[in-house]
Parts: sequence; structure tokens; C-alpha cells
Amino acid sequence: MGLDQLLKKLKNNGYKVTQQRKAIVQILVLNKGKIISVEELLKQVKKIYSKTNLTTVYRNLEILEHIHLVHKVMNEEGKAYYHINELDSHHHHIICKGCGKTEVVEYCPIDYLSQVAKDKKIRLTEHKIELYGYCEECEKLNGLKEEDDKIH
Amino acid sequence: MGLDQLLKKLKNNGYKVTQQRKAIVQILVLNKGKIISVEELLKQVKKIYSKTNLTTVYRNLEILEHIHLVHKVMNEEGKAYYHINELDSHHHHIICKGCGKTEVVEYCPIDYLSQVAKDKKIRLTEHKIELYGYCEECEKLNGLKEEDDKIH
DNA sequence: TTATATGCAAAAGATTTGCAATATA
DNA sequence: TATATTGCAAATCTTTTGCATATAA
Repeated sequence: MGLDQLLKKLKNNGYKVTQQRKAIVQILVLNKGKIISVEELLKQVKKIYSKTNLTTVYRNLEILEHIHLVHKVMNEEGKAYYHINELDSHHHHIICKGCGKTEVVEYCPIDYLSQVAKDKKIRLTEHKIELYGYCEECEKLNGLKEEDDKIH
Repeated sequence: MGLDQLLKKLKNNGYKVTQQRKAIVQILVLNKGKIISVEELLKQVKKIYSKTNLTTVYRNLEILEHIHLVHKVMNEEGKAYYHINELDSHHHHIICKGCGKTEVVEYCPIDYLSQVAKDKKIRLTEHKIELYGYCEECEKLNGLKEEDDKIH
């Protein structure tokens, strides 16, 4: 989805298209395929519309998540990261721990897992599958870092 | 693993077995098969050793997680829940959203997913698979709640 | 015009930290 | 006894809320 379509989706859901919303969505699109923290998002948004406030970013991320335009990822420390939803169809992500780059994985074992749950008398309503690793570039950087460690 | 073995594992890792640690592990064992929040854990721990402090609970959960005796689950709001690790072997959990009950799922598609990642030039280092739903009992309670909703 | 959205400041909630006191081995 | 552990209070960090003001439709 392009910027226009995303803004249209906001409008269609009864939300006004404000300067701040435009800037937030724009930055999210610019960071497509990469998770981004809320402060980092604000930092970049301010380059487009400098008046934007942190509270506004939080409030809008909630809205964007609600209409499924963005996806929220919680890290182990309980800090939220966001990225724009690339596909309409169900999928999961591989997230690079070095640079935050995300890759889409279309495979999902949910049907099988639902049956496993059903056998245990549980009705599944949600599932979370998140894969973490290092992309080629970050792997190289890590290698260099390790070299450095050896020297010092 | 029984309480004694768990405390031995603490000792073997160079940690002292304090009153607080004993109480914390005891309560975690008592809540086996169920995720529990930190305050709830403290509340129950205090019944055994009333002097226990919240800070101590946090510090020890970190240790217990580090030696793989407990497993941490983050909810969407960034709040942590813990439960004792039932098995030595790799597995995942189904968590009941009603009562926090956990069920072990031994199936894991990680080998396949690692290959998918490898094809995308990513080396997987971690993965998170969490399944959420409602157990039979909570399902019944939900049903009753819905009945209530219809009446009022 | 008018309801929605924003900014600011303050609050809330979870978790962490420094440091002096305490308990374990 | 020596070192790890704890408790307390304060700090930190992220996120949320109330309310007056500003803005999109």
C-alpha cells in the first residue's frame, strides 16, 4: 500500500488526516521492512512536522495498530517497536537483532497447532510467532566486532 | 524437578539459598503450569516469608531466568509474567487468557523456519512461539458472561 | 462550526539502581 | 569472617491521562 491508500484507510475509518498523522504514516512507510522504536519514530517524524508530540505518536500508533496498518512487537524488556504491515494476508516476521530489518515468512503452522490445542481442550484465539537472528550485513559487522575483541 | 533439585541447581550455580529464594522457588513450584505476575508472586511469597521485598523478587527472577529455571512471558502491555520451566527439552506453551494456565506443546517448526531464514540469508538465533486461547473452564465462564450480557 | 485531535504537564506503572545493613556458607 | 544478598528509598523509563487549545472536515 502506498501513502495515499494508507491515509485513505485512516479517513475511511473515521479519522481525520492531520499533519501529524501524515508525517507518522510517512515515516512508517519510509521504514518499511524494519521495526522502529517510538522515540526513533518521533525523531524522524519531527523532521517532517517538527511540532509533533510524543503523546500524539503513542495515540496514533494505537489507532494504526487498531486498524491493522501497523504491527507492534514487544521486546524482552517490555519496550514496544512498530512496523508497517506489508501484507494483507496472515504472516510472521524474522527480525534482525542487529538492525531491526524484518523479513516476511508466509508459512504458519497455526492449523496444526490449533488441533494440538483442541486435543488439550483449549480454543486458540491468538498466536505469536517471532523469529530473531542476524542478517548478512549484521553478521559481518558482528564478525568484525569479534575481531576487535580479540585484538584488545 | 522437585523443590530440592531446584534449590540444588541454584547452589550449583554459585548462588546462596536464602529464605527469600526458597520461598520464591516454592511459590513458583506451587504455581506450576500457570503464569504469574511479579506482584502476585510477591503476594504469595510473603505468606511463606513475609519480609520478602519486591526488589528481591525481581532480582531473583532474573537469576532464575538466567539459569533457565523459569520462563518469562511479556504481555502486549509490556508487563512480565513468569512460570517455572517444566521440561528440560525444548518446547512452547499455550496460555489460557482467562486463568493463566499453561499447557506444553512439544512440537516446534524451528528446523523448517531456520531453513526459511537461511534462504533469506538470515541466521536464526532465537524464536518465540506463544499460543493463547481459552481453556475449557474459562470458556464456560465466558459463555456465562455472554449470557449475562444478553440479559442486561 | 463542531467534533476530533493535539500539546503540555503531570501521573501512573513496572522495573532498576545505589548503598548501607544483613545473612549465608 | 568474607562475600553475596537483601531492603529501602529514590531514580528511571516507557506509556497514559486530564484538560485546555488548536485544527480538519
